[in-house]
Amino acid sequence: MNQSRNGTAPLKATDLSRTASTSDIIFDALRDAIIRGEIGEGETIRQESIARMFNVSRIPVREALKRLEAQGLVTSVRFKGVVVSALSPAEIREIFAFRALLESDVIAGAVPAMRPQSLQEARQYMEAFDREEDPAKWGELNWHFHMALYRDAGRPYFLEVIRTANDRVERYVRAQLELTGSRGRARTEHEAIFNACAKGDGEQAAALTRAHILDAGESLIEFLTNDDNARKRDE
Amino acid sequence: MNQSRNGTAPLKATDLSRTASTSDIIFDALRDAIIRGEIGEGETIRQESIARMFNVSRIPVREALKRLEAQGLVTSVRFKGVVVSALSPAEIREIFAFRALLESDVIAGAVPAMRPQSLQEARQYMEAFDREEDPAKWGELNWHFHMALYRDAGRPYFLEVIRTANDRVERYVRAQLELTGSRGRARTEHEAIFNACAKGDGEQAAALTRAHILDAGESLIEFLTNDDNARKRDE
DNA sequence: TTATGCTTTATTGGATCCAATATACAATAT
DNA sequence: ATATTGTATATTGGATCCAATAAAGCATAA
Repeated sequence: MNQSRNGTAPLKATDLSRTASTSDIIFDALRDAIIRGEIGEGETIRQESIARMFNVSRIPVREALKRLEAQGLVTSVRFKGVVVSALSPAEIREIFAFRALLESDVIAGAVPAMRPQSLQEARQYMEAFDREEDPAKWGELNWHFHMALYRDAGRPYFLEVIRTANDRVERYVRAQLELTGSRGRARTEHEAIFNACAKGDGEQAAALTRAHILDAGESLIEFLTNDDNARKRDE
Repeated sequence: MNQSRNGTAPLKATDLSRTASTSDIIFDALRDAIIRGEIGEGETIRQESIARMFNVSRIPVREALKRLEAQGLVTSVRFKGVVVSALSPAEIREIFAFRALLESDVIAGAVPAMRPQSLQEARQYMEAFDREEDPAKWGELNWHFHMALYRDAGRPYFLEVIRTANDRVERYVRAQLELTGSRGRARTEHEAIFNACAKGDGEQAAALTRAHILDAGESLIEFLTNDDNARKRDE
């Protein structure tokens, strides 16, 4: 009864082929730990210690590390190990310029196609971001807000690339959000972007998104190059 | 005497730490085979067969495959294997739009900083592309030409992303270049882009680059959706 | 013939073991 | 004291082996 005669694979009750492998789980966990800043930049990741944490051998750990390396989150030196990549101010500035270019283009393409449901979702994330008191959750809510506005552009490749770019800088943004009053500005800028989308003005939404990202980047760099903050972060 | 006292690591005669691992070699080889079209889209890659080709175990092969998957060149299904990713016309169109956006922006930033040496190099690749008779080499020469013009933008992250985007579509471009007269147009468009750079007109270079890429994308899609060509490619 | 269940085979995912390398440390010489 | 050499230890890279799964073949029944 599970047979299908239209060429697609039969769907078994337990479809193992789309469950996550051990290497997938470890990849996700490490990626998360890195972008949340739980593993600091420059810190080296030992295969054995990760393997012990998950009660597995080093094999799936190594595969996960290779994937992280392919995405640029860690850099590996043969026979020595992998360390969480650190970004120079110049590299951070470049990534924000990158995001500004891509995300403004995407939102301009999304607005004409935007479904009410996406707009509604964006509003909910925006409000949740405003209300949330736990700084650890701001990063994710912020991300969901933007993605809800980008989704209807129908450009999965753009979104994938934006995500990996975001992954590289997210831990810095988190630190900044937690230690400065920058959430206030994000709030008002989000509202402006949202309103432009609701109005159907794609050009304005693009301009606001571009400014939103570039501003965040510049203030982040200022924040990071201030020695006081560096000290504060270490505590 | 190899000791250094300035904090950098000592450089041994045989610096193993920056030699390529087996997994690196296999990664490069597979990536090359995929973007050259030697492994066709939809084709599944068997760990064991690759391992035999290199006289190694399956371990480094698996690591290489995970990296290819992270870059989107293959997709893997648990317990079944990895297959070379196929792109739909919509995905191809999206990637060309992506490249057009990024590359035009990069070249606009590169022109004001362009060194004569880079310009000279670009000219050499352009002329080599014109003269070259072996279609298998066109893709690489074309790539080097563009990269010479982008280099001085000083945006390594942009270039890295452009490269992975290019990797995904290169085999289609190759097929098109080999089977159609599209090299002629590429030639004249290259010349126009080069002249704009030599003049120092970044805006024009950007506009030409954008048109160059979008045109190539559209004509590629037309080429691919023509059944005759699909048959021709299979021969 | 066609569908259903069982068995065999090919293939992947993971564990364990071994080799190669780097690092830390002690011993020695200058 | 400082540099140098040798040794022990920790860590990575890879090979081999085993378990889990999917696909193919085969037998049997409707």
